[in-house]
Amino acid sequence: MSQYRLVQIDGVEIKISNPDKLLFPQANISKWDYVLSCTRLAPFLLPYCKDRHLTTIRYPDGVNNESFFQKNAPAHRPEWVMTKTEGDIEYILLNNTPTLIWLANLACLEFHVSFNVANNPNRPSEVVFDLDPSTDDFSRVVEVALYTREILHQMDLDGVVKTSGASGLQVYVPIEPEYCYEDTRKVNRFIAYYLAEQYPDLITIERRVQHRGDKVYFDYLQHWKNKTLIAPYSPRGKPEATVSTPLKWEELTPALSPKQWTLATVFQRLEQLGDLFQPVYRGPRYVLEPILKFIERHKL
DNA sequence: GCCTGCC
DNA sequence: GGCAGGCAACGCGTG
DNA sequence: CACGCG
Ligand SMILES: [Mn+2]
Ligand SMILES: [Mn+2]
Repeated sequence: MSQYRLVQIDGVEIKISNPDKLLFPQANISKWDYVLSCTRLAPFLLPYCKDRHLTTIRYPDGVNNESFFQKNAPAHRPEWVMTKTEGDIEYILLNNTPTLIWLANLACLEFHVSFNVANNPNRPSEVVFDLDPSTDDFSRVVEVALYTREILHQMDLDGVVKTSGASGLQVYVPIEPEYCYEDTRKVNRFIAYYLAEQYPDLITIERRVQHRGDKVYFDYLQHWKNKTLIAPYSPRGKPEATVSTPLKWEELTPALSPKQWTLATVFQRLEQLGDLFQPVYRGPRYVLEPILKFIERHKL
């Protein structure tokens, strides 16, 4: 006696199996709750994901049970799911709400996307700084994000900061999508080395986890072709149902908690503040020639 | 979660 | 009819 | 070249 509900969205019908199954037992969120949450998240989550390669993480039996990554679009999928083949992978494009709801029914709880859009390979649309704490002291990564913004300001750049929904923060600097990853790597590496040198007790660029101590890892290696990062407004497969949430810079205080924004709390925030990621779509897109020339001149 | 192949 | 298996697996930086 | 990492 398989139980299901049908949902109509944007002119298509999607079957939701086992709507009462608890995907987030600790947060008391059922699959049906999750589907409803995804429809509300869609206006915020979809814009960044549009036309980017998707890697999703599925938890068919909820966050406390086994999960697996999925990149390839399953063979038996609705005809309205858009895909893009690169190499031997046919990527799903998370381009519309029905696709999101279809994925929600498959228990996709995390949506990770590429740094470049599919039809502009090798040309990232932002420089992204991935800040990974080594401890649960969130105030340290908050501090690093603020220092990162300081140096961005010194170069007449600015960015948007978001929680990862796990333990870290990420800073997005929109750029003209005409620079290769080798060039954005130079910028990311330069800032990483500079900040690690300036704040040696706080920041490390050490690749070996064992050698990082309690320092924040400035992960300048994450921003690269075929790598992904959790999308803004993506939920996470965590017991608390955290959401990767864009923030106002003024919110970066030592009191900020990484678990503050969840499927239970984020919607009130979105109604009050709207989409804080908007500057990445509508704001200035920076050019990198000045900083690239500076790095070149100083042989860094 | 769902499909496929195999017993 | 029922069960097991697949669903990403590699590129890259550093020692 | 062999790893550790994400
Ligand atoms: Mn991270
Ligand atoms: Mn990282």
